[in-house]
Amino acid sequence: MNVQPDSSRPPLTRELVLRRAVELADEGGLGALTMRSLAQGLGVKPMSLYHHVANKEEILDGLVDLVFAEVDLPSEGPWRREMERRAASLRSALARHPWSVGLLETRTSPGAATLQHHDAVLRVLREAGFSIEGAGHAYALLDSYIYGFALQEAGLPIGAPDSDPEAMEALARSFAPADLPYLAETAMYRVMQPGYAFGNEFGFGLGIILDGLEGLLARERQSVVE
Amino acid sequence: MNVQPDSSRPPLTRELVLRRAVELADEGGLGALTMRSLAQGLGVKPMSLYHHVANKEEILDGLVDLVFAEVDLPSEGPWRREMERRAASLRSALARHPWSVGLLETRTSPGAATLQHHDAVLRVLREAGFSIEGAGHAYALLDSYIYGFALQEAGLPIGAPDSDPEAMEALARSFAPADLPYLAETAMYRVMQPGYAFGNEFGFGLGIILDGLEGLLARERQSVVE
DNA sequence: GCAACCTACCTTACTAAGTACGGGAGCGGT
DNA sequence: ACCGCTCCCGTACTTAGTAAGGTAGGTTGC
Repeated sequence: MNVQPDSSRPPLTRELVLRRAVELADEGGLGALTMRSLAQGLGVKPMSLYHHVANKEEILDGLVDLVFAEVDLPSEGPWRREMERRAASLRSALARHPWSVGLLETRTSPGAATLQHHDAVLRVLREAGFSIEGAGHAYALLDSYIYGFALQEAGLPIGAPDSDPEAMEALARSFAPADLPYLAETAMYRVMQPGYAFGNEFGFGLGIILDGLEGLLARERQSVVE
Repeated sequence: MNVQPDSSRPPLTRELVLRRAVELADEGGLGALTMRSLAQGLGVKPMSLYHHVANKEEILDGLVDLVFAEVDLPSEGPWRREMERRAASLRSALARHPWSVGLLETRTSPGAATLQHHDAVLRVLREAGFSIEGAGHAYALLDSYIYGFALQEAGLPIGAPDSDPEAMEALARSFAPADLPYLAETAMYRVMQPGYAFGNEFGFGLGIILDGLEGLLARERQSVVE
């Protein structure tokens, strides 16, 4: 049989497969990523994929790692600034690939980029003076916030800014403002604000968290001195 | 045909269907929840379910709402204590039903219990003196943290406490401690701690966040006075 | 008292997806 | 010439969601 059905397609690699998988998921969500659609996107028949990946699970693991590979690693410099940079970069990667947030829940085997990312973050924290335990606390807090924020962003109606009409309408149907006055109040407030976008909330929470971590660091230094 | 094939099973209801669906998902994850397995669990044939729910999507929406229905609503009392109670309750509900965290990403149509929950939380914050905007900030921050924490917990190896041997081993294979010294350091530290469990990190982060929100509240009160 | 209808359930069957199994074509090395 | 390897394909099985169209027993209107 013909090995290269179209005009000399470059041979498949695991890399190529994963990259195309990311594109498909970006375009249509995880639901649009099937072995068949993926094969077609690569100009190949479904079963050919299995020579480059063991199964779909492995593809999903690979996708998560590709997302982490897109995130800027923190480097030298003041820890707070580096953590801000990393947080922004991670959040934007998760927002670019909203499907990845849900994947984090099920994927338990981190890839190389993921591990390296963790190491780089811990490094910055440790070199800033956090204890092992303090760095662990800080990291858990930061990542919880970033993941959770991305999860909420991903759960919003589609589209770039806030509030798409269809979801708004569906919500309004199930929603008697008199029974839910506080929710109605906030909804109203946000609709009124021309520039409101949930994404703008990110910086606020991050600031509070970093302030808190500065306090932790100061306390840890204190107790070393004593 | 026989309407009640076994010994007088009570007739199905939407409620019954959803409840059994939660049980199935708890036992085997979302993957174990299929229309067929659900039907079998109810002593019924698959297509019978469609007389009580429109499709599987609607079941998934219903599941999320059932989880929210399990969460304690905050009530009267000091806002900080109420927020602590709610956070703990929400986290434990999400931990009891780990599949629900991933669902949050895709479900965009909240149910009645979910809406009521949001309203109750906003109520506490508003009555504590937060501005509409401040309450929005506070809520986004708290929920991001709780969801993100739950997401990380759900992504851990299975089992109750930390570290299951299989995943540990798989990790160790892909893991050259010399290349990832800081990660190795933390991993080592945690393995050494007899009682370490990631879940214990929750209170730390929550404390920092609530401290920060107290600061915000104080500042908002300040600016009202001026 | 009976036809029309409704409710709760079932049978069958179609479609889409993951993937096991077993080729087969080209190529390098002996 | 033969072996074995890499990359790819065809066929087919299995599991899922669900469309289409029953059927039995109760309820309702006349």
